[in-house]
Amino acid sequence: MSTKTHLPPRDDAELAELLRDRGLRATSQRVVMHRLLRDRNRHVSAEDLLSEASDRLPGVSLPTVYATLELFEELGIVRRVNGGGGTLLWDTRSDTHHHMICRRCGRIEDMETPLDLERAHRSAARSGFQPDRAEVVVSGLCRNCQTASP
Amino acid sequence: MSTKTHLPPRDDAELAELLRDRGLRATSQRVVMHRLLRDRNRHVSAEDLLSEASDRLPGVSLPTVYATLELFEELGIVRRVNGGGGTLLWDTRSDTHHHMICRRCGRIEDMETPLDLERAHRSAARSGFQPDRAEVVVSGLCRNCQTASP
DNA sequence: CTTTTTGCAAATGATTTGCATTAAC
DNA sequence: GTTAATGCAAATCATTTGCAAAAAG
Repeated sequence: MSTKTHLPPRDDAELAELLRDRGLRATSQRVVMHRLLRDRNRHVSAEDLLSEASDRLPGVSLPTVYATLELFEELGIVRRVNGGGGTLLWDTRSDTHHHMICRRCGRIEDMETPLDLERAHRSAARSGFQPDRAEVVVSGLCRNCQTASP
Repeated sequence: MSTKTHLPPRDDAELAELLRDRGLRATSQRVVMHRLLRDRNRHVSAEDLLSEASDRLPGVSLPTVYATLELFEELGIVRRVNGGGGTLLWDTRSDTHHHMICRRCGRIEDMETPLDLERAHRSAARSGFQPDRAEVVVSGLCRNCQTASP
């Protein structure tokens, strides 16, 4: 019985099932990284995830981390996020939410407030684009950087 | 007499003035790139700008293009934009507007519809962030990529 | 057993840096 | 003449690729 939901897997078993449905394997690397990402509701870089995963998987490699994150993106487990200056980050939240980016230190924070972006969706559709999701990015200065020199 | 406006310079003379106000020099590279960016209301990569500038400035170098774009950002002439997969693009529009990014080909298009993001601003401010601007990014498939395989 | 996935090492691509030379002023 | 800005070559950083060896099913 294969759950045809598009929700992210909740545990190892659901992950394994999701993978097998696609003819993919539930390797220890994938299971461990999945656990780490589930536990940690934040933005992660590939390097971050590597160092965390290294504790439990001595010898994991960066290429594997990249491949896994890309796979997890397809599975709806993580989402690619543009960190400030062209850096690549991964967001473990799959629900729509918004971001605040500090123009000084590059820090990214989540914004919880729900916003009505119906109009943005409709406008995109009207111009021939097929909208998938719409998110707001607020740029400015985070609390820390407000006190420091501009 | 130094115009203390924060609006982008309209011509060579205003650019030169703005630069001199800061003790910087109006080099031919800066003037030419400024003209190119003014004429071209679009998103440009450093490479793009290099090849365009090369016509009029044989021998311009990529490091100079990068340095100039960064300087122009500080002067409010261009704005850093995250191109899809961690690429760095520059937007010559200084007015607030929104973007549609194709998740397949990475193409970025402008969205002209004005949107009310007052709520996003207030929400950011409430959490201690000092908001500067808020923009919407709509992800999905551009017209071209809708016909191709997902 | 068969095929996927991994780790390693090396390749790539974009952006940055150091430094002697050139051009603004 | 001074000092800022440039071009060049080389360095750096994040991400990707090729391929033989290891692991999953």
